[in-house]
Amino acid sequence: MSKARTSIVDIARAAGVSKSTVSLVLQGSPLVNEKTREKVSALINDLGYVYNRGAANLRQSKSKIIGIVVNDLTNSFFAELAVGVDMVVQSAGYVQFLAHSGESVDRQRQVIASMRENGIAGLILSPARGTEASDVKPLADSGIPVVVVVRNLPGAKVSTLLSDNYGGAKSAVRHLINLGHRRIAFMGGFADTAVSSDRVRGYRDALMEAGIALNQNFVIHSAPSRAGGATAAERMMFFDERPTAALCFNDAVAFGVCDGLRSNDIEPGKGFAVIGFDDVIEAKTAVPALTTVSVDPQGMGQRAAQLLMKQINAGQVDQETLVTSVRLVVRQSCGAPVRQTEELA
Amino acid sequence: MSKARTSIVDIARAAGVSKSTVSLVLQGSPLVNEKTREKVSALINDLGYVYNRGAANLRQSKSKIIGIVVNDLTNSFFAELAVGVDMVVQSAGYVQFLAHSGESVDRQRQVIASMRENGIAGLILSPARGTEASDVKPLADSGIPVVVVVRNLPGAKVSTLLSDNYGGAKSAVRHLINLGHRRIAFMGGFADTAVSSDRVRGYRDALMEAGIALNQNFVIHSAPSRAGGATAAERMMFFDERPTAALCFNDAVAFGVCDGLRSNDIEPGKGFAVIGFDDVIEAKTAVPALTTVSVDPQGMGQRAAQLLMKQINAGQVDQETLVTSVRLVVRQSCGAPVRQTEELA
DNA sequence: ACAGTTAATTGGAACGTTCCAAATATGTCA
DNA sequence: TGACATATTTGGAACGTTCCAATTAACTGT
Repeated sequence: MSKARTSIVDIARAAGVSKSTVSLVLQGSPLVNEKTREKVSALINDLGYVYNRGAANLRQSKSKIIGIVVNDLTNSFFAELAVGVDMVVQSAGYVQFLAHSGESVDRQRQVIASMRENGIAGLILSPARGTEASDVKPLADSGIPVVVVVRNLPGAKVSTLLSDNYGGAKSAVRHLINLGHRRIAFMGGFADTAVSSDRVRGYRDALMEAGIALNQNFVIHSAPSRAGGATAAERMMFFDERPTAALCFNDAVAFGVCDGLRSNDIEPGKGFAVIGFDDVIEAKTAVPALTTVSVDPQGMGQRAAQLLMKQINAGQVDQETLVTSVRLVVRQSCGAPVRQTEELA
Repeated sequence: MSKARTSIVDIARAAGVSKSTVSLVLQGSPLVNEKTREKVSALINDLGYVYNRGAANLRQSKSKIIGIVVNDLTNSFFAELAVGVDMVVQSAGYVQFLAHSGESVDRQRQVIASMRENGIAGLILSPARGTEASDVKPLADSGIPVVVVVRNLPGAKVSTLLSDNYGGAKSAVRHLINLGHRRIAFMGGFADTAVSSDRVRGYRDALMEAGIALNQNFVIHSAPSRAGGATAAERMMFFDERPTAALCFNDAVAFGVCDGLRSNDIEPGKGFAVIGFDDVIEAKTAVPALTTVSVDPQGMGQRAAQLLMKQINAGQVDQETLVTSVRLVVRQSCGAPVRQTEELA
């Protein structure tokens, strides 16, 4: 019942055919006679045979595993991204091999190495902070397609899928300006990431466009988490001239900012307008519902996976950079009167 | 640079030794001479050799992969569980192969099959609703250890790690009773899961213990999500005699209930006491901070992984059932005056 | 210099597949 | 019936490792 794995030749022996025939059956080849197929299939079931994909890969050296490593599984943005990837990967007959680096480059190196050893056909990577182009170079060099998502990796010869951070931030700030706000803050996120600097740039340009002078203090960095948002909001309370609205680095920060406002008896959406970034699932159901720049992580995962699949099938690693468009979803937290949606290029 | 994978024999040829020696080097055997080791190691780097674990497994038929499949990655409880598992799995030199079933038994069957084909050394499973014992039987039969977590799987010959749902619910309700509440509801969750029925049982017994008659209407089932919580709260609003407090199926539901209360101008923690279950990260930072039964998903993941590792190393599949203890974390949402913690067995 | 150890190294035979060329069976036509 | 085409089936040689038994090299002490 346990012990020795039953193999293709065990089946062959039992069915009185050759192992080649069994192999043919396994692959659903049309070459094999209907009767033999039935007999073999029955035996496969009865003997509890399980296909050894490792052995198969050994011979044909192309596996059906795609790897995905994310920097923070705990953040539901990435969890959803992974789910999106999983959808297309599964339906293409591949299986997903998900790992998380916990924002550590070392760990990331480890898991990538391990994935390589296990023969992945391609990799989707949301890099940990501080990842170097050299971390993915060996992959790309040995012809394994890599798609980098969410954060970019300058210098790496790989495809990249980013969201339109600049445009999204810009349109969010424009919206706030249209609503009459003049003192607008940017809250949360670390200054040293490309994602953050792109969003801040969009924020600045929107202000400039409207002829509003930039107040340097209004860019308040913090950890990109709910807790970070709360502390950022607390810090803002000490300003002589407080902002009346904020664009937040992401939704987690935005929720934290709401928490911080409430602790100071300010109701988000009434006394202060809050806009997030990402549109995680909770954004819709929170109270007040969060106005946010929708990135659709699941869709992004799907696109990334499609891009990867294309390259795997084409058998070549391209270096293509896609920017996915992004749209502002207006809900209650910005105090806008009506529910509307603004499309972006 | 790409094309043919360089193998152990390529290295051997280049170094002027036999493939056996290279293999020895790879395994860090003390049998090999220091000078040869160096030469070989250098070549391994230079030629960009990557170890083929598939081939190795083929020979020694014990892999270093452990599989984990969760029913909903999007729920941060499970994401954290996975992170916990990952921690111990990594440090044991194994790698994790995470998949999510999206609460579909079919998908779950697929991914489990796929993992089997890829030769996992063990499996951690948080089963999708409706999973049968027969779904894991073949695994267990072929000697692959399986640890079922979170939900139990009656009849399956596998180890199980559950949290003390009964005790946790009981102590939460006791707390509400001590606070003076008499009309207490149980909100959220589907009636047909063991987890739900255990919690409801704890809720009932606590009421009974206090001599409070059970009002059947006060058990309001709904989807175990934020949205589900909101609708449950809305439904409650139509009661003639409304509850003054609720134990919720999980934290997501609890947040939803808070949303629903607010839409009806009731402030959670003031006009109505809310207790959740799970203690997800957001529970601490939410406003009001959520009183909840802390399950520590990450710790649970770690314990599950340890249990699995033990079985893998022992080379036998036990059938052990562990119940992890659980503690009530009192925060603001139940309206308790002081911040305190109650330990449970 | 020789036997006796100990230290390093090494061929092959597995492991469970796939793939190819070749063999065999089956059918068709005149 | 013989010759050909077509439908099935089949041995073996890979694939990249590990493991074992066996070989060779390098030291001992006398």
